[in-house]
Parts: sequence; C-alpha cells; structure tokens
Amino acid sequence: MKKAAVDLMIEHWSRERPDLDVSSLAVLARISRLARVAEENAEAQLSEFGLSEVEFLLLAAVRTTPEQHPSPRDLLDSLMVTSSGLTNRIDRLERQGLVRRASHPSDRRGIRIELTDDGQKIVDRVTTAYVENQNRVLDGALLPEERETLARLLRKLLASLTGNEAPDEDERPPTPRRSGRDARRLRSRRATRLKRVLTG
Amino acid sequence: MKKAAVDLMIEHWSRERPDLDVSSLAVLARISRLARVAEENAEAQLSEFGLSEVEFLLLAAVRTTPEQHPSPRDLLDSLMVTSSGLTNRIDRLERQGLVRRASHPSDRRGIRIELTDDGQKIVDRVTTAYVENQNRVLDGALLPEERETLARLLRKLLASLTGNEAPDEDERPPTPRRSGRDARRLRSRRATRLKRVLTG
DNA sequence: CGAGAGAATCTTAACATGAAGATACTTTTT
DNA sequence: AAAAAGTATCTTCATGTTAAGATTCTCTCG
Repeated sequence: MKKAAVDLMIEHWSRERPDLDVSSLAVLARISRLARVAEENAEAQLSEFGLSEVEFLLLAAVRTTPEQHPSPRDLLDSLMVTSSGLTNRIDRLERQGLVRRASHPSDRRGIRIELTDDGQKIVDRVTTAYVENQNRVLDGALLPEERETLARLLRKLLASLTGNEAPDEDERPPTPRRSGRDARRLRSRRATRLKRVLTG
Repeated sequence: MKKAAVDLMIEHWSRERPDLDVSSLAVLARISRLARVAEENAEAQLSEFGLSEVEFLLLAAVRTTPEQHPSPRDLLDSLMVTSSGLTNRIDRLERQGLVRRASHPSDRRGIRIELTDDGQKIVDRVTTAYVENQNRVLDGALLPEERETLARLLRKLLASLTGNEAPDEDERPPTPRRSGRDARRLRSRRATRLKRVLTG
C-alpha cells in the first residue's frame, strides 16, 4: 500500500516551506482528485450503456424536470456548462436519437427538449445502474454515519463557496468569488500580468 | 438563498423514482461540483500572477521535488495527466521562461525539468498566496474540527477508490475499477453498444 | 397605443485544451 | 550489431469556451 499522493504532497510542502499552513490541501486537493477518479469510474460504468457521463446527466436532467420539457436555459445551472456547450450536447444526443428539439409554445426564441422513445427507455435503465454503482462505491468505503457526516460537510462547504448561505455576510469581506466567466476572462490577461509580477 | 442544486436533484429523483436510493448523490455529485467551483476560484486567484492552475501545479511539483530536478516521469503521478498532456504543459512553461529542460546526467534517454530563475522567483510567491487563499476559503466555511473530519473522510474515500487500502480485499469483489485509459477506450464503443441496450 | 432600445435565448465560428494513437529516439540486452 | 523496451513527441480527434450574430420578447417613453 503506497502512500497517498496528497499526503506526500503535504509532506513535501511542509519540508520546503515550514512557514506555510498547507493543511487546506488535505481537503481541496483531495476533492479535486476524488472528482476525477469518480468521473472515471462513472464513465466506465456508463460506457456499458453507450453513454458518456455528461450525456447521461443531460438525459437525467430532462427526465427529472416536472413536465419533462425543459428549455436549454432551464438546464444550464444544473449541468454547469455554457449555453454553447449545451447546444453541442443537445446536438450529440439528437444525432443519437435520444432527444428531440421541439418549439416552445409561448416563447418563439426558446425551444423545449424532449426525450424520444429511445431516450425514455434508456434513461430509467441507466439511472438504476448508475446510482447502484455509486452506492456500491460508497458502501465499500464508508460507514453509514461517515457517509452522512461527509455529505453534511460537503454541503456546507459547497454552500459557502457558491454563496448560497445567508449568515453574517457583512462580517468580513467574503472570500473573493468570481463567476466562471470572469475566471476565464482573467485567464487571458495572463501574459500581460506575468511581466508585472516578475519585475514588481 | 436559493436551494442547493444537489438537494434539488435528489428531490427530483426521489419523486420520479422512489424505488431508488439516490443518497449517494449527496456525496458524489457534490464532490464533482465542489471540484469545479474550487478550480474556478483557484484560477481567478492565480490569474493575478499570470498563471493557470495546472501551470502552477507543475511548478509546485518541481519545487517540492527533493533535488528540484524531476524527470517528466516523476511528475505524472502527482499531476494526474497523460504524458502528452505533460509535454504540452512543459512546453508552455518553457516558452514562458519559467522552466527548462536539461539532460539527465546518468540516463541519456531521460530529461530533467528545472526551474529557471524567474520560475524560482514566481513559485514561492504564488504558493504563499495560493495556500492562503485556500485557507481563507475553508476557514470561512468550516470549523476546525469539521475541517479535520472532512479531510479524514475524504482521505478514506479516496484511498478506497484508488485501491490504496489493504483490508479485506477478498471479502467481496471490489467495486469495478478501470483505469482512465480503459474508460476512454470503452467510450468509443458507445455507438455499437447503444443498439444492444435498446433492443435487449 | 406603438415604436424602438435593450435584454434574453439559442446558434455559429474560431480557438484552446487534453487524450489517444502512431512515430521516432535512446539505452539496454542478447 | 541488432532486437527489445521504455519514453518523448507529433498528429488527429473530441469537447468546451469565448465572441459574435440572429431572432424574439419586453418594457419604456413619446
């Protein structure tokens, strides 16, 4: 059993920069790695059904919409993708015959996404396998109480990071938050900034 | 304060498919979203220094290598990228003058990555800001005990998912694990599989 | 009431990233 | 020497993002 990569990372940093408190890596670096490993797991699982995870998540989002006729706009938040990215995904699923674009009854700018018969058939079948796989993964790793505690703490952290928390907003300036759009806009300023940091 | 997206998701699934236990989403879906939000946060933070997060992580990995002369091979595990992805990153950083490829003294096949003077200057400055930002994020969200508990549970889950755990390996077949490579290979079989699922 | 400015929704085009697969190079082994 | 093994690099493909555009809706002001 080799040492966990994140533990090694913390060890190395503690040695090189004992002045820094790198304990946050124990949480954040692990979340990042877990997300990747879990995604790989899910991809392997879903490939048995001929779907990628992002495709499945779109089908699932349509399936769980009350009337099952969401507009793309409705899906943006739950899928965390840009509108053009969503257009691409819908295109792919439409080509596979799992989803259909229908005109919106009241707003002619918008459209509504519907599951085709094939899409209907697939989504329930895959969902069953998907959540059973997830439960199996978690059950193999954590005790029921641990699982619940973990869910609670993740919920709290996510709420704080996305600003979905009411309490004491004015006590200290909240951690600087930027939208994904802003983050990406900033990224293009890198080249210019680099010089300033080095010379400054 | 609007309702958390994952809570909504669980609610919707419980309504549509009361036969399923979707509690695993409370953990796994949130990890996925947290990873994305945290990455956006980090990108915004690092853009101030003219770096993307993946670039910084490479610099940091070089910096924390004992002799500070790792080969690309050494970096693959800690960065979780493919060798070609790593080549690209090294290229970018080399173009920016932060890193240099040097020949390996004893093995003329391999190379060693070194920080340039600029790279040296940047990495320590950025690391300080990076971990301080992370600590600020976590301190604003969780109590110290919560933070520790969360780290412990994440560690346990990650160890289980990556197979870095010794205990009772033969009790039940471990959760099906596939390498990322396998997952991607399988993904290309989607088209053929899809028909089988629908007709089967 | 109605014209027109501005916002919202979706799509298209150009570009960037990251992975897989193929190729080429270097050292070791026979 | 020549084959074998292990890497790094190059090319291609899939996917996502930004920016710009087309259409439709909404709301304000004359």
